[in-house]
Amino acid sequence: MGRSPCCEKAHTNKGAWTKEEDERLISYIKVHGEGCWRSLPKAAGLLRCGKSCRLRWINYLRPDLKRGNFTEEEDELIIKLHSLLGNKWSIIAGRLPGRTDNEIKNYWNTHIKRKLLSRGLDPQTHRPLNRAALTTTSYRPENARGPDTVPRETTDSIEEGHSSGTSMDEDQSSEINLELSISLPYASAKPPCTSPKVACAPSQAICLCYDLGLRRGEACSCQSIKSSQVISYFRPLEEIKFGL
DNA sequence: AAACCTACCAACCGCAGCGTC
DNA sequence: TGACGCTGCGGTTGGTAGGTT
Repeated sequence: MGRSPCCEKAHTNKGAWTKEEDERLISYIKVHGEGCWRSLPKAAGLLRCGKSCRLRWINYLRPDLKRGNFTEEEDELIIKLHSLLGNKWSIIAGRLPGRTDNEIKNYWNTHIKRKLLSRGLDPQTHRPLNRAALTTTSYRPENARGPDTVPRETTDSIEEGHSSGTSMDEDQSSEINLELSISLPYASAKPPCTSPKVACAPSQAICLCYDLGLRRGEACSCQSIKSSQVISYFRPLEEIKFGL
């Protein structure tokens, strides 16, 4: 069947953004806010596709971006979150204010992978290298797409990979704080968002279950923390999966 | 100084999820 | 209910800065 292209490629620029393009995009978003990426380029007078504008804004132009080197604390947090979530860069980025998924992904591939290898840990499984080699066929910490992964809707889901207790080291799972919560990456600066995704609304609590496989409408019993804009996820994943 | 290599990161691409009609 | 459009995500690529020979 095929999808229509996201934009008219014949009349769009590609490659590095110029200063002028950046300024146009910034000034447009300052006035009109984020969203409607499809129509934004035309409205802003940019010869770019909406996707490109969105990426540029999110990864580079957003005013709340931290930039600069990652701290040791950020490193460790990324490692722990990756051990739990796999290549869910957007969720991981949600726990690191001022950092983008792209930035974290790049940082992972260029620094943290090596860091884990130097510790004798497999960057994918977070297990000791020799043990990881023995069990790579059965253990999949990240359920991300890829040639060696499975579709999201299969039973080989994140629950089995991260919290069943049958495939993860007991010592590792006990060491990791499963009281996951997601903070809003830029709640203060962002105008009210009309997206239906719960994670988008600054005034609403966020349930991590959403991105762990449960979709809207599926009941979860995560509890909100008063005076906070997060819901801590603390139920064993099996309970959620099987509605226990 | 030049050639080559490596690491980094911005940007692109394709696909999936979700909402709307 | 399914087609379609939009958005977001994750994998990958390509340009380039910095280091090494």
